Amino acid sequence: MTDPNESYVLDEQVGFLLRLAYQRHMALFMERMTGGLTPTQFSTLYRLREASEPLSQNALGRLVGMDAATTKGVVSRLLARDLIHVEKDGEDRRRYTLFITDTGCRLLDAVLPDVIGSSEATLARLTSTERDQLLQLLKRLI
Amino acid sequence: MTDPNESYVLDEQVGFLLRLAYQRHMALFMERMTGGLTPTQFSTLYRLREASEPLSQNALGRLVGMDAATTKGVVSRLLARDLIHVEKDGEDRRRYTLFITDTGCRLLDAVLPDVIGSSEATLARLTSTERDQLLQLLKRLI
DNA sequence: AGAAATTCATTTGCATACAAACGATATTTC
DNA sequence: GAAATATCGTTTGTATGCAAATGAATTTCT
Repeated sequence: MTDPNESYVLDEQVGFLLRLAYQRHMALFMERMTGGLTPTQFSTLYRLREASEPLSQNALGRLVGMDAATTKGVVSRLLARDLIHVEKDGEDRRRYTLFITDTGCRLLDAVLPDVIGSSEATLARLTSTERDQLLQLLKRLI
Repeated sequence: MTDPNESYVLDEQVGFLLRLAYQRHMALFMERMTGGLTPTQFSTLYRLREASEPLSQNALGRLVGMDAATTKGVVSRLLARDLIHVEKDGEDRRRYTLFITDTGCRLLDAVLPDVIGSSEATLARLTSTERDQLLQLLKRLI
């Protein structure tokens, strides 16, 4: 017999736990970040640098898992700090092509230790095996 | 020798994966939710009902992992829909005590299947053992 | 070629989420 | 009992994040 009062336990729900886990990671990230980048801004800038081909704004957003509206705001803030610049696409007149600037590259290099530290801090309570397990499970989830 | 170009792989970072996993869960949640509640609103209302003692606004927020500013907005929206109501605390004149209404209770019961379905959908790709593993790992992370 | 559908970037509106500051009230400390 | 400290709820500002709509441009279909 299952106790009906305990059939749904909030603290056992994936969604609830995912929200709290990401929340904690964000706090650890922002604690360590010396370059004034949010997790999303960092991911976006990093993805732009590692891209093998030129990217439009929306294409970059998709690679980071953002919709167009969100991407617009993130790109605007990166532009305002001169971490990226845009060029008009000659072929498609709707499209901007995004490039990382030297400033952006140097900032990425400078904050990489912060970011790596925040990942380690987030996983600090897990053993090496458990960390791998968690990452694999999360990848399967997405 | 580690390839310096691959020393930091975005798609292997906890934070990045947590963000995408929660994003996917939210989408599945909102797809199924028939009662117009967000994940945060549902958690807040559910926590209020399961609470063993009267809760102030900030106390409820803490139980759901929200700061005071965020809690304010969530509580306002629940109040506007008459899902909760407030009473002034006699002892502490700064404090409101929150209570779930009958409407709120009925809504919780009505949407519980939606919410359970969204958790199952999120975990659908994992075996039963893997689901337990993931939940345990996430709890250790928080 | 022309119509239909898609994509690009943008805008608006709403809902978390945190930081920082605020006045009002309680509590603690001395 | 007065001062310092903490807590309660609130407000403002900033940053994701999604839905839905828009106009401009491109692609697809027939």
